[in-house]
Amino acid sequence: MEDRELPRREREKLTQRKGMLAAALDLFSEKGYHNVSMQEIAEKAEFAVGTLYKFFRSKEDLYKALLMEMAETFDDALKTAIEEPDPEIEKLRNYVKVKGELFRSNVSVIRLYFAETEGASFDIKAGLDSGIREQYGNFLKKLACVFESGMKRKQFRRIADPYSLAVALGSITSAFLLLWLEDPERHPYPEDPDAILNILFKGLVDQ
Amino acid sequence: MEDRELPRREREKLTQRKGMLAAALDLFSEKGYHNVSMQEIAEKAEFAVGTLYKFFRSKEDLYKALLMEMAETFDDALKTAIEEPDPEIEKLRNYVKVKGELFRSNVSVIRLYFAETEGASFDIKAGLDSGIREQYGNFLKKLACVFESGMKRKQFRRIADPYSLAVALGSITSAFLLLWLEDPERHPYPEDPDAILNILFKGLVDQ
Amino acid sequence: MEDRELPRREREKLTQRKGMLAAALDLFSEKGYHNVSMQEIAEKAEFAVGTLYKFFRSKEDLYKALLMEMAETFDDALKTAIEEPDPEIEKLRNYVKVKGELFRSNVSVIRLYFAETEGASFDIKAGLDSGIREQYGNFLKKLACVFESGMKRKQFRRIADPYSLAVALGSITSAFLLLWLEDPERHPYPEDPDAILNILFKGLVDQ
Amino acid sequence: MEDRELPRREREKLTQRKGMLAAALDLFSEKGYHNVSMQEIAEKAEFAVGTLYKFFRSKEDLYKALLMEMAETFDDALKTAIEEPDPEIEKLRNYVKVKGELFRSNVSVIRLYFAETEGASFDIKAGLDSGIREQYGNFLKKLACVFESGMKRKQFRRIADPYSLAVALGSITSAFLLLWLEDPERHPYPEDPDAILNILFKGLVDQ
DNA sequence: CATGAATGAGTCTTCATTCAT
DNA sequence: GATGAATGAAGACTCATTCAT
Repeated sequence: MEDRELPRREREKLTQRKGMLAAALDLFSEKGYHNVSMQEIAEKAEFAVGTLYKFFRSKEDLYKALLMEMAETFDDALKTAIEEPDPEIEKLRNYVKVKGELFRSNVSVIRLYFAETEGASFDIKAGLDSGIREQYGNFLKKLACVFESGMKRKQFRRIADPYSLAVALGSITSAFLLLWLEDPERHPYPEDPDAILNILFKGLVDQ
Repeated sequence: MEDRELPRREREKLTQRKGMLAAALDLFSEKGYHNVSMQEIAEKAEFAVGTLYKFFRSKEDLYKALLMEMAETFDDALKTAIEEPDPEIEKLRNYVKVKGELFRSNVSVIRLYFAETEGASFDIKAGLDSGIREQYGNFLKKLACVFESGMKRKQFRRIADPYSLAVALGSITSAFLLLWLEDPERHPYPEDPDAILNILFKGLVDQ
Repeated sequence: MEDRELPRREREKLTQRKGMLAAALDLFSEKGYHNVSMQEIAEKAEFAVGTLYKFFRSKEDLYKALLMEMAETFDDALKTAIEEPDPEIEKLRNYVKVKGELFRSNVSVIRLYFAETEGASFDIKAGLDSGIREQYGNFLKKLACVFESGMKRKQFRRIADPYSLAVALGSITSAFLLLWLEDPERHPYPEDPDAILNILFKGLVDQ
Repeated sequence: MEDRELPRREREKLTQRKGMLAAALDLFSEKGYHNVSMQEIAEKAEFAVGTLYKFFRSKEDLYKALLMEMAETFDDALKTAIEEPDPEIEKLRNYVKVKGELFRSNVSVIRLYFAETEGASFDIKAGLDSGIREQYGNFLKKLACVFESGMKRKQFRRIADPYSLAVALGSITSAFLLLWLEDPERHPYPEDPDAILNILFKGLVDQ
């Protein structure tokens, strides 16, 4: 992205770093932080261990960098998704769609991201991921604003407070995607966002 | 529970086993699987390491047993919750309430349970927890039945397929409880189940 | 020495510990702290590495223990040497003799002891050996007292202050022993203490 | 000194080499051989690691070169000290004085020098320093000659064999300087050489 | 020729597991 | 049957050395 105008050496460095992070991601998401050795990562990335340590001070450091990088990507994509299309209802549809695409094209990343945002990664000393938690919290606030403005503009009924709705939408989409992850055949993620959104849109009980 | 009619020796064994699992739970949930040693567990449980190995073939075995035990407890409680009170709507209310109580009184267990059901526990080689996933899948089916029967009995409108609703309810409650876990002050889990259920009950958009 | 009345297990432990220290001493004094691996020490002592770590928290810890043990032995022997026989002149003779014997029967220890008292072992963070330095300082004071009392009792002329004489005697004996260590054939340590003591006893220059 | 008539390139090389040795000396004497990396030395000397390896085949090589250089300097100074002023007694006084100055102005070098001459440097495989030992041995012989000639010229009484006296003088001066090094306040090195020499000059015991 | 990025062997240390008492 | 001392494989990390640029 921003590698355009950098000196050659710098660009190479970035490429190497990416290769390392990619290798680490594959291994971590498959086997878990503690079941992957630096040796292994180095081999997969086709570098020597020493080189890994030139880029990351420690295994934990590498892990954190990986998480941060991913969080950034996801956060960016999802934030953009709820900023662009105009009527609030479209923003939500876009969110559901983009999140689905994000999962589909980053399958290997998901488990890690999840372990940090929804589930509980207690392997790394708690607090390391506070940045990610915070980031997710901020995103939820943004999502809540969409509900809020939709309510103000009389697009939505005020069936619950906006933040709760944001939490709900976030968790429902994640739940469906997790199901899909487990068994894509039996639990396909709906093409039509409304298949999910209707759960919120239409009230269950007659009014 | 089922220790009643067993010979004394057997009953003692069960008590010891429980002590070990309790010690392990405390440590695992606090520090994570890989940051706890068998030595530590043995000490906390006031047994010798060797004795631990008389009860559990390996550390992983102990971990799995712990998870199973917990899953059992949770599963039992939640299944009971949606079986007892009669109108479907009451079952759901009961589910939300019982799940909340379960969390409140088992805070230390939660992270572990979560890591296995909703989040991604990639610490133990994937597949070990397939039992738990299956169990949770079964529970979701039971929960879906509640929605289904409610629809059949015209208590609920058919705004989505019952299984999806089960997934949604499960994930929303978990999301709120996770929030509560993180910061009980800022994110209290509602006393009134309807505060959560309304998200499903009332449709967002006017009809 | 003090292992007499201890429970069998304790006595065994002490024996093991001694074996480890002996192995470590041999290796350290031959190859130096940094050129010896814990693996090596374990092998020489015929234990597993893990067992080594049951006795010593770290490599540094093992090294310090070794040094302390040796210092104690040396210090005890030398202190005793200058306490016992009565006329001061005899104390000095005894010191020279005992120090010689100490060296002869602890050849492998000497280099380490020296590295800490006279030479400079700056591999381990300075300060670790402050205990040893202090101990040697105390010994010098005791030795100075011998000179002092000899002077008071008119056995010695006051050719220099007692502490300086203690320093001188200490360094001269060490120098001769070091020479002997290097090449026992060419530089034998004199049987007769006076061969060394005369350097101090008789003034070089006519008075 | 001898760089005068060399081609420019050669002179430059010598300067660079000196810079490297100086950097290495600072680091080695502060932190010890094994706690200093080639990287560090290169940085301090403001060269690339590769360049270091153009000058010294290995880290050990660099260390040995450093030691040799230092030994040379010391040896030269001390040899000169006992050659110049005429009466033997003056030579000895000069030796004590020059050695003191040498220490004062080379504090950082001393530990290294000591570790090799009097103490025991067992960091580098024994034998590497045989050159230095030999050099020191030669110096002792020269110093012994001073005593010998002094005796022949009836300046000194023959209270011990000259070589022993040389050893004694060498070790005593070193011992005092080591004391001074440890705590300059409490153990000042005497301005007047005779304060030390008297220990040898005047016999302790009446004759 | 100088550079310094890359290498990977080697180190300390931990901890699951076994087995003699 | 319980114990816990002993084991040693495995992992994170360092650093001397090389070599392509």
